[in-house]
Amino acid sequence: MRQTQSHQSVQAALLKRIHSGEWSPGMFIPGEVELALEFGCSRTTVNRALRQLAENGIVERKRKRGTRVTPMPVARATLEIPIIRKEVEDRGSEYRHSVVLKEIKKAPASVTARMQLKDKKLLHIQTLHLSDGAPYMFEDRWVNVEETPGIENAPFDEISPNEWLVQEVPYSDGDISFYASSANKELADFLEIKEGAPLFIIERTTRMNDVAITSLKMAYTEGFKMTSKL
Amino acid sequence: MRQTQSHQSVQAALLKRIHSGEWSPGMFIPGEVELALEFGCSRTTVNRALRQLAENGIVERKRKRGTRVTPMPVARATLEIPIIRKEVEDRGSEYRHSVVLKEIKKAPASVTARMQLKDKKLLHIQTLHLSDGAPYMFEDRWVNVEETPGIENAPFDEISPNEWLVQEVPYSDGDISFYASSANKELADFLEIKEGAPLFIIERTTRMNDVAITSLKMAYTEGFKMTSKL
DNA sequence: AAGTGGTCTAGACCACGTC
DNA sequence: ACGTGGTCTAGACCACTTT
Repeated sequence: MRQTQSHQSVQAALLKRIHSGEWSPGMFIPGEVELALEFGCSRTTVNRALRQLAENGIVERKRKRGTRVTPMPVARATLEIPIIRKEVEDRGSEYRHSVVLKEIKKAPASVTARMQLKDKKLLHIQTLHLSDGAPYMFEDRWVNVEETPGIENAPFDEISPNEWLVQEVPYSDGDISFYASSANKELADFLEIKEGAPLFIIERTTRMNDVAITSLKMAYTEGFKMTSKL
Repeated sequence: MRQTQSHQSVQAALLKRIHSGEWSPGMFIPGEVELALEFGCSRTTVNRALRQLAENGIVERKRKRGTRVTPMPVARATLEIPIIRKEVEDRGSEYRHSVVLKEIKKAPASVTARMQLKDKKLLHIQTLHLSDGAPYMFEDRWVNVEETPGIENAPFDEISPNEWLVQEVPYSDGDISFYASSANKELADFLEIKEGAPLFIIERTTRMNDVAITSLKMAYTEGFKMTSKL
């Protein structure tokens, strides 16, 4: 019996049994104490290995019932949504942006619904992001000014609203969604594509303690691809 | 000084300092021992709190240098990609599917490149998935038959290839990507939409120990939206 | 060489959910 | 009531990286 098993070795050993079919989906596996004995390590170590597997959706754990291999595994992909500038520069292209509209006004219903801020005047900013001089993404953003001190004087010709907000305004949570849509006339003009061309849309709202900070819609030109590991 | 602080309380306290600006992006924060003293708990507990923050990209840690608040926070969203049937049924719709093509042949270059299986004959399956009788998603899949024993006799009129594979064939890793595209004639016919309509595409390849198992392209009709928390 | 995070251990108590 | 996971502790040693 080996000593000083790392939680990673234990996790690997457990994974092997699952992948080999020794433990099949829906099956209950031995308890922590038993596994600790078998692997010759402390229960703490087994616990950590199992906890990580549970976080990855490989197993399900419940007190008193025990641990079982997830019956219907749900694939999970962790997407990293970088700052636009980094996204462009990491591909070796030159990044530029241009603020095409900046106004303070009441937001339309679709936006107030998402942000749950009725009848407030919000800062509305539209930004075109360019990669090597070519239109890359169009950003339509609404900002809750009360929660973002200093935004009035932010130098948006030097730093994009995207980047400024990420650096200056912390958020606690939010939601994000992805879908496909076709370009209307306005977007087509900005992005220099044909009307009706397919766009990849990301909508995102961020909040700080349940108060909406900003909500935005990003329209990516065709050719954009978001990739991740499973 | 309180005793028995849970790692969650500690994590919440640390987050509060970061969100309040007391610790700003790029700033190094006290070491584990110091924090343990301050919070009146063991270093193990502080370690776990900080480890989780690091996993979420809130802080960066390096031995000897210490821990600092991530200078340029990268938003992370964990997407859950469910089985199509569940996806449809969870919305309260009735699910059906229909296999429209099943053949064994050499895959085109684009597929062999993704799967890194040259000159092998692969199983090619096309499935149309329906929600309440209306076309919902078209799936174009290639399967490495050698790695999926039993697939020849799988009852694909009862269970979709998607679901069969998830249940029967484990995978260790894979990659996934998302983009927008417009419907060609064939897809438009299957999905009963106009040619050129925007589609949400998911491409996915899964592997077991670096051997490709299956690679597929899923085309969702307009209206599909993928949502997640930040 | 030294400081910081990374991990392991043995034992303990607690909390939840099933029986 | 009881069994299982969830967590905490105190101390120890290790590994990496910078000085």
